[in-house]
Amino acid sequence: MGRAEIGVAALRLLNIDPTASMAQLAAAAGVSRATMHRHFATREELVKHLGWLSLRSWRDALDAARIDEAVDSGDTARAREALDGLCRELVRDAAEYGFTLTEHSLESDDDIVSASEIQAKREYAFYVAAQDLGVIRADLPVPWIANAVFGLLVGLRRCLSHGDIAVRDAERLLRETLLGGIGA
Amino acid sequence: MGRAEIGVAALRLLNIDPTASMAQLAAAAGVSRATMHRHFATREELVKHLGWLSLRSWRDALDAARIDEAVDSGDTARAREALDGLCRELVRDAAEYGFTLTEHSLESDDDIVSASEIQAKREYAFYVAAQDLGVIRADLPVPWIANAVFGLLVGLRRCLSHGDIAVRDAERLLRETLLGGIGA
DNA sequence: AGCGTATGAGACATCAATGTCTCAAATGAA
DNA sequence: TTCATTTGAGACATTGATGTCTCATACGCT
Repeated sequence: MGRAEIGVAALRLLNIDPTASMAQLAAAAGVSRATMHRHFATREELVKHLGWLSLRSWRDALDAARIDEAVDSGDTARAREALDGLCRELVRDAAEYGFTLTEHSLESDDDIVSASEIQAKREYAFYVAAQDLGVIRADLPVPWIANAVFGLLVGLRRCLSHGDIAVRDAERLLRETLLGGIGA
Repeated sequence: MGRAEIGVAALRLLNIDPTASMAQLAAAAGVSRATMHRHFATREELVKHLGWLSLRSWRDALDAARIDEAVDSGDTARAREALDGLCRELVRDAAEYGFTLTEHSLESDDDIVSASEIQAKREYAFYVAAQDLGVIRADLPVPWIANAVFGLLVGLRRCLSHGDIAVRDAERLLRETLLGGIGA
């Protein structure tokens, strides 16, 4: 049981119960409180660590979707593909790091916040390009687009945890709703 | 300073800082801790009270949008109007009771949860009717529709609190994105 | 003024979680 | 086996918020 595995185990429980105590998280990881504190001196440190993992996973999603290449190429079809890929990757990301989406303490951490703002700008750049290429509406503020995606991920996560939809449908629902809305 | 006003003042601060302590909430209400506790014996009671207010406000939104009449009428135009009205009312609701959207403790309160499930069914019924009337896509699971709306409200709230969009644009952004998506 | 109620200030006890520490046992490599 | 490292169990102190209580004061009403 290394630091990494303990972190993952804690993450799993936090996804279910975001208020779990260190004792509960230690138990979930199959480790004593003492060992837990040896790896993560404070709960804050643990949550922050997971926040960084989440940021990295988000970055990986942007990478996997090849949004930068899509921006550079200036090709509509590639932008469309990238947007599809982004939906796929973000669904995976949200499923894995769901609790970070609504964890208030992360939003009051300057390091995390500034890092996530930097990354958001990268995503913004993609949306701007997608607007220019006619893939997404140009009359919507880019921050709203990003937050709409974010919000839909939150909704998706709720559906999944309530058993309202199947995991395999998640990506399609996000993609179709995001792109085309729910209007008939 | 009655119970109601203190509750509203507390709500305002909680919308900004969901982790505010009773002392901070009392200060925000311009009242001593003692008085605070006279009106709300525990923090849990306060939060629960706000949860009920939020439920009531949500119900008012459903009322104001006349979704039941739209269901009964079986009229497409009315359903469309109701959906528009729902967007308008929910934006107002989310702005006022925003913090309840992501407050974890409310989700583990059986009374609140069961009451909100009942109300959700009412909203579901409207979405089903709207699907039948061809106002919204019939191939999307209704719970997903409801959670997509919910999620977009969360995103909207973030935009507003970050100053990314203007309040007056909120309703339009929600309505257009919800109905037509972000696709060009 | 006189009375009843509500309030503020602050002391106080409680509580749950947190973080620290120690020691004995387990583990694992040489 | 031997030695070094890691772990678990549990005691312990700390902390921050919570909730209770008292009493003097302020306010509103008659």
